[in-house]
Amino acid sequence: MRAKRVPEDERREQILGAAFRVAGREGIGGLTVRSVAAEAGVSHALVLFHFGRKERLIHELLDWVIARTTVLHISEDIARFPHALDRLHALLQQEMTRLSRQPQHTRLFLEYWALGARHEEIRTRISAELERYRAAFREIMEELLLLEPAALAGGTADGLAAVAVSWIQGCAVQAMVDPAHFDTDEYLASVRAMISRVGT
Amino acid sequence: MRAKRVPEDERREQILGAAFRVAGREGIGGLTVRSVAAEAGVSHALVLFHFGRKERLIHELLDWVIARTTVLHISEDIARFPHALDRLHALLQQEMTRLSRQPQHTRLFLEYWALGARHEEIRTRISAELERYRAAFREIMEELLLLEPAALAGGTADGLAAVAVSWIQGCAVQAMVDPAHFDTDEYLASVRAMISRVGT
DNA sequence: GCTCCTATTGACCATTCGGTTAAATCAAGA
DNA sequence: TCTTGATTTAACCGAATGGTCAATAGGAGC
Repeated sequence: MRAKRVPEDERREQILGAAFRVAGREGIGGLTVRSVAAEAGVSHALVLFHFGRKERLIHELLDWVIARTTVLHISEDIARFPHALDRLHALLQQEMTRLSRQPQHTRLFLEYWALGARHEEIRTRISAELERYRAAFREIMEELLLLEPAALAGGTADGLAAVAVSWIQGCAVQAMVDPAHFDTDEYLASVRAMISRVGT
Repeated sequence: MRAKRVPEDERREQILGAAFRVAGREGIGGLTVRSVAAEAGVSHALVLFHFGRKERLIHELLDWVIARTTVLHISEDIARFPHALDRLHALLQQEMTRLSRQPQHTRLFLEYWALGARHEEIRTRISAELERYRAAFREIMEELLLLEPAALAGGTADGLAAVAVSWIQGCAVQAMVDPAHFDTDEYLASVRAMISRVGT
């Protein structure tokens, strides 16, 4: 059976969606041009026609995942809190629940992270996304440092932002490996306990 | 040329060492029975003779890496500190510098971590190692909670231990992706700033 | 020196993969 | 309706992979 003729954008979207499902199921390492084509219901030659090489498909899949992940959007509900500490609390909770609800995104991202060690293009994308992530926290941390310089003596906005990112990453990664024995609420409570005395 | 006859233990060790170098260079995904054999200077049939299947080689490599990584050894220098907070400080610093000095171990471990999402045997090993890691911190955190229950109100030993693991993992992982723009000392200073007022 | 056991190897096999190409098909415009 | 150009496919190719197997070599015990 022959696939209907379809506009280029639509077909690329269809193939990338199929690639996402295959990568979630088999991992990036187990992703093949043929499996993606089968998942999309087209011939494997068509995938190569639209993406040229498998490598480019994998790169575009990373962009696709990043674009589709509403990552770190500071909602109005959060922005409304006048105190930076409250915004930090809310942001941490939001991100942790988001990551725990999208385990497939997290796993896929972790795989790209590992791949980045050997592929510069992927590392660049990951690095940019990481920086975007840190920037959102840095803003809050700067305000926190301004409000209570004594409470965080020795810390810097960059360093504190990186620590906040570690909290979220660590939660997602530890929850991924043994979701049964990892209590996200308990984790979040402990994070809050550590920063609760700031600004009080 | 034919490889000399060698005791089984020695040969397995030689092959696992070669597998470690190949995995560090090409990644676990790029590890093939033939490349490991070439690195070890033996025929690829011999690798399969000693390990049966590629999958078993990869599993044994994980054990090998875990065994060879002197992970989280609380030295006497650290144990000598009477105050739990000082031990925590010292342990964090030790682990961060260790991980930053062994980036290949970290990268390989991260790859296994991602693999664990789809392979239960690997996930089990990783989970056990993670638990071992948490346990060392839990001990300190319990003491800290006992000393200053008000300072960490809301936190639990398990949760705080998981947070400490996140600090270390987050540092290693963020440093891996852009070692140039990540300042480990600044990060450690910020972590210390957050817990500095505990017990004072 | 001879035998026996096993570590070791080269040759081989079926499968899968990424990629190429020529042919077929379809839709739109003249 | 006919032409044209892009899309889609089947068939094919060479390379690499995991795994098997019969043959071989080499050392330990006799």
